[in-house]
Amino acid sequence: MKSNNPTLKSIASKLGLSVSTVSRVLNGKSSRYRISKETEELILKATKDLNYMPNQLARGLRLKRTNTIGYVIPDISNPFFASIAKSVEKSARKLGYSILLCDSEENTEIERTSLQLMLNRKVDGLIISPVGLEVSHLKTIVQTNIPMVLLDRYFPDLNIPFVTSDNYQGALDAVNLLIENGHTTIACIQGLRNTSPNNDRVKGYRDAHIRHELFIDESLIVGDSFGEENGYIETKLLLRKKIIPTAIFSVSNLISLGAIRAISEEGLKIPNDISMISFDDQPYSRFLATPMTTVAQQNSQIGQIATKLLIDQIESNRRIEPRGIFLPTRIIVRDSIKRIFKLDLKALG
Amino acid sequence: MKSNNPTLKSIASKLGLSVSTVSRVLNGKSSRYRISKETEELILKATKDLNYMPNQLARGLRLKRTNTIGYVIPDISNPFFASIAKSVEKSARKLGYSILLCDSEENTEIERTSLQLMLNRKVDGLIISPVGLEVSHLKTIVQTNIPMVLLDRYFPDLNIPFVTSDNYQGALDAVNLLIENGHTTIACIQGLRNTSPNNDRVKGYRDAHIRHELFIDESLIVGDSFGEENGYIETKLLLRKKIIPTAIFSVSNLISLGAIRAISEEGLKIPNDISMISFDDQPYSRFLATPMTTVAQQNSQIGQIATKLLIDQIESNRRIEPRGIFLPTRIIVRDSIKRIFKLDLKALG
DNA sequence: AAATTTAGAACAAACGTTTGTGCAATTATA
DNA sequence: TATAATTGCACAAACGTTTGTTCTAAATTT
Repeated sequence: MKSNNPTLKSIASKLGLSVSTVSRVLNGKSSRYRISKETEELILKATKDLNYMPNQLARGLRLKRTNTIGYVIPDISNPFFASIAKSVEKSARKLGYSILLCDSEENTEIERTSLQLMLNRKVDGLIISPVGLEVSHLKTIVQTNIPMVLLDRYFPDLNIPFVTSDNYQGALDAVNLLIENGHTTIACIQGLRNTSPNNDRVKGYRDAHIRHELFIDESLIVGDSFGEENGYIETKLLLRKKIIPTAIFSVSNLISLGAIRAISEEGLKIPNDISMISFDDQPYSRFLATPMTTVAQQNSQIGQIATKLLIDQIESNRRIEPRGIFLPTRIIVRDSIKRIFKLDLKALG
Repeated sequence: MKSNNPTLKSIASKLGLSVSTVSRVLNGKSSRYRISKETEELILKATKDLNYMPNQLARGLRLKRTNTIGYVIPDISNPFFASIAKSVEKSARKLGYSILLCDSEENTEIERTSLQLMLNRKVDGLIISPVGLEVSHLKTIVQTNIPMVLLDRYFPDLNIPFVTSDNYQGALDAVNLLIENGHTTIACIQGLRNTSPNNDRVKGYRDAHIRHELFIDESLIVGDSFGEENGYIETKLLLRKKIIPTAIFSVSNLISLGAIRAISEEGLKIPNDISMISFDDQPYSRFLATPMTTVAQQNSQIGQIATKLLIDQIESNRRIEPRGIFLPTRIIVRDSIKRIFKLDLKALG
């Protein structure tokens, strides 16, 4: 099955030289080891002719360096992660690294085994967008001293560098916008609980209320996943409540899609019947039935920074100080928020 | 930097045994090589305690098998490819393989070097969604005898198994639907020319016309990329023509997004002013300003079948007959096609 | 002419596995 | 009791690199 590629040995014997000489020439160490110009050219020509390509397995084994980085992601089909994956792969490639990819399916157990797999394959470093609920397996990996950076989701009490959006500020801005447009009973559909993006966004939601001295109705903070189904179900329930919220703050793009589905099923219109603002801008956001006001993240930048941070760590061979990097978000105003008058609690009371 | 993991050697010397014995026990060959129950248990316990994990680099070097498959994709941020990537990764993982991912950015040169990289890393097989314009580098890879399968895009004259949608039939159905609704001047916005999905779809477009004895206006077949920008530009131009088409057949989801952008910029409405049908169904398709009628592909199945085909090839160690697999598409009717009366050529003539 | 330096390359170990074969001690067979 | 078979494991090569060290012959110096 396998073709027998040329190896250093085969080339060396063909030329009547030793393996080490060939290796040295190919690694540009001819002068340092006093290989004559003639043999150098001989070797260069032969390797070119035979199209020699070094076996990276053997190389990695010897060098303890594979030029490969492991990337664990909770859902590659989520366009948010897909676009980040794109920039991670691209920056890594530019710097001479390949990507070993695993999709953890938002499942800590898969994440754990995937990471183990990657360590066995001797990746030089890890970029992880962790599921974010469990941290013990990450702690043991930290102890191996392998360079790593967390992406999107982080653990405040864990000494690992991370890069993520300023989710707190983004959520604060979003909910402020809602409030400034007169909304006071605002639902928040959460993603996976106890993950950092979710926590930070919900905290932003709460603090926006506090700043405006608005009552926080805990029953309006619902949901437990970043997926579409969660958005659908929770919206269905929200629309059945005695007091229907006038606006929804949706914590992810997929949640929003589910919410839109529920809203249109109930025969309601955005923003006339209910307003909405959603985390994650997407190419299609502006073309939705009612163009969605969103809080956009800098997806490509997140991926690039994380990758460069990691590779810097790998190549400098030093542990960088494990600070987090928060990238600002940006609100893109479209048509999904209705300006309403304040005839709410006070007016009704 | 690196922690010194336990190796077969370190374990063997700790136990006063030889490396080979430890290796055989761990590979379940104790009985075959007459290792006593006691030493077996001794070794098993030690490896458990030390959390021994075999170095896959060394293993791969020795075994000439890495349990890794290379996956080259033109654009991981395109949701079509992202969803396929998800299913490829998942099926591969289930069968014990990891994915080495490269994004070729629709660039043959990057594709070429990425493939070379993967060969050097000794992947066991390749799944390629080729850019599709150049084939020479693929031919040389075929000669190495490494198992491979093409995905989405294929080369009719190349002896490589592939799996793709029945793009011809899908396009035929799509354009037929347009024609049945009374449209006779239908534009086709193409993707990357001379790639198989594009060719097959355009051929479907043509044949639908031929079957209905409709004139094919070559000036209505425009475009040259699967991206959003192409959709935007070509639609802008189409809407400036003397005779504006009554419908657009868009060959990809991104093209459609661009087309929608242009149409709305011109102040036109779908489907009242212009009808549309688009290849690729997306979660958001139903929520667009006017829910889009699409031809859906079986993304997940495409990925699964390709992966299983490849791994079967790898593990059976035989070349499978290089047949192509075409998966049927399905039209999802929504609201983007207007039924119009036949007051076209004949009526005007 | 003898001793020393230098040029040019080979040798060999190591990275961590897997696996064919060899070898001593024990047990079974004749 | 001598021989044969079996048990239980060790030895060593191989996979394809990289790299510290050594070796030989020629050139230079004394």
